[in-house]
Amino acid sequence: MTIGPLSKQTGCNIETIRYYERIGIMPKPPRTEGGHRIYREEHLKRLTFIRRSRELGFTLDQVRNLLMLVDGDDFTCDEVKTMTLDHADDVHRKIADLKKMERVLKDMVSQCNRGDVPDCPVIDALFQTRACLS
Amino acid sequence: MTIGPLSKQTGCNIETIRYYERIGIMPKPPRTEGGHRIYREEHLKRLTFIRRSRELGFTLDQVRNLLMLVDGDDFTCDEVKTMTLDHADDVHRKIADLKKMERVLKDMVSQCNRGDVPDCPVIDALFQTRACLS
DNA sequence: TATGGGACCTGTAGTTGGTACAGGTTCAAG
DNA sequence: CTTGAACCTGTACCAACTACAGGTCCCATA
Repeated sequence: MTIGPLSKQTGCNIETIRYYERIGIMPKPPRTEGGHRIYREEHLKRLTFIRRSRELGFTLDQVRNLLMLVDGDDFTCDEVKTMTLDHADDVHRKIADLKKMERVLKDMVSQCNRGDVPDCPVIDALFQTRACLS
Repeated sequence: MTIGPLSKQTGCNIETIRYYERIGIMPKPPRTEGGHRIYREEHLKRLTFIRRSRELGFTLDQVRNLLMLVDGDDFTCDEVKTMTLDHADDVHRKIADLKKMERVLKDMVSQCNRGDVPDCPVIDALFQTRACLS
């Protein structure tokens, strides 16, 4: 399988696959005489793993760690569980932050019922020093 | 006021203030003979506006637009309201995505009650092609 | 008035996670 | 044997900053 089909099967951009190789989270695959990359099932699996982890919001650094655990196959289920829980916490905090943001934005807008007067409560709110978030 | 005090009063990094000047969303301030930047109340206000908008998740491009509306002071309340509502929608979508993420992560972890066996349901889940998000 | 050191200056490079070319080569179908 | 799609490398770019290095300025204190 060349890079094109791999790209199609994983939904991962060709440039991105080459980027993953460059930064070392995908292995350098064998090549044809002419220099084209040839991938096999194992590459497909690994790239799927990476994409899936990224979809779930793991950073490439976290993915790297997960892959090290997998590669070493001396990982403990516990290590992986811990990483995942930590990450779940991050996501949870992010949700909370965004909810605050949303509330503030909606509040600002709800102050606004005038049509086209150049005296806008949203703008006023943005000029407030008081941090509503945090 | 020099850049240090401005930084302290806004909570905005000195390097960031200079960056904002470079990209043109903060105006070039007057200087002392020796070349130190001197800021006044108006700069403090503007920077506060920028930081507050950024805190609320507006991109610098959106901030630029908001500032254009403010500067021109021919903006209509409606334009600002629209921008803010659009942005609130973005935030809303982001929250939904993160919630899905969180659910998948928690589900993965809940499969995991073994101690240190190198056969981990989380890893298995990450190897699944099936996209649970999307 | 000299001086020490903290605050400031410019310019460049690095970060994350990719994307977007340009300009050239290879592969495979017809 | 030709043609054009797919591939190659290398570099530059995106947001939104941050982090130096290496030099200058300012002002409080002795």
